[in-house]
Amino acid sequence: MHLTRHSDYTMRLLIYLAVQPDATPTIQEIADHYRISRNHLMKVANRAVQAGYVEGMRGRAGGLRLARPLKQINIGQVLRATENWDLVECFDTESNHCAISGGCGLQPILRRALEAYLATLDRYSLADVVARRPLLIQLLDLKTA
Amino acid sequence: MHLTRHSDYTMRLLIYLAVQPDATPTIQEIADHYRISRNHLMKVANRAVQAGYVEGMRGRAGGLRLARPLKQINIGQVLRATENWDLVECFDTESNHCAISGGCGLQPILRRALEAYLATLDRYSLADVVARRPLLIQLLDLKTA
DNA sequence: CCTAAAGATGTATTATAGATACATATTTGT
DNA sequence: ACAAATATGTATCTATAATACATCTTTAGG
Repeated sequence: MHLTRHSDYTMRLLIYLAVQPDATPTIQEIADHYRISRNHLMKVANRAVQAGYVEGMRGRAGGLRLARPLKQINIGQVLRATENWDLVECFDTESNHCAISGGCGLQPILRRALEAYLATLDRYSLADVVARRPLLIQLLDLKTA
Repeated sequence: MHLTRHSDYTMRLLIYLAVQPDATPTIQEIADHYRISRNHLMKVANRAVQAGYVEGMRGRAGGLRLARPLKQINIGQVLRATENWDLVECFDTESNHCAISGGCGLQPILRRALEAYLATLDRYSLADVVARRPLLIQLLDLKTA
């Protein structure tokens, strides 16, 4: 059980933008700092823009910045949007061939556990994630303006 | 984010044994009823035996049966043993190359969420999973002795 | 005590999903 | 109009889960 790198990169993107709220870095710059694929990060960024967390500015001096205050970006909401939460095959109603799915008592239990998981994430915002901002700036090798 | 089929099969095995406590079915028989691979189920069964949930009886009239009462088989404990719980790459201390893992505020949040997830599973036993025993027997096409 | 039935173990192959790379189109500001 | 940046689509690579196969071990019954 693990989160996809898609979710991972989404969080890294948000963290990068959060620690320097006045900058408008490009996707290229962010990918360089994390040493990850620009193309992959691009797709992640697009979804973040469409989801309304990030604002993308095109053209010459374009770049990205957060579309809302840190405290209004909820971790639970973000990960809900980037992950597939079909914990087991039988959660996916289309491709379910388990013989006992009709009477299986495991499904509601897993659902409740997942709710508890997401409810925990819901209690945190991006502000909590970047609480150690000075250290993050240092680790990312950013110049403070 | 999803559980491996390994966990899925482990639960199916336990359910099969739970609904007919007086029978000692073989791995072959169980695999047939679920229409899943005998070899795969075999490994799952071995782990379940080693973990002390299932008792395996060898020889001519061998088979499997639960090693403990239903209520003493905890779902959280079972899944803890069958799953890899490294939610993200940076949880795995050996292969962690994320630049900001030292100051990242996401890690403790994910850990807390995972704890909430497992704590929920800990509240249920195999007895809860097979609460609808008559229906399960019917779905599995089992003859009641 | 020998053998057949069943479990146990290890290795190899296949399938799938995720990650990455590459190519190209589109938008936008100067 | 052009350059800088975003956006999209396709193809390839790779890691891991799933499966298959082969072989060894244990055990009950004759």
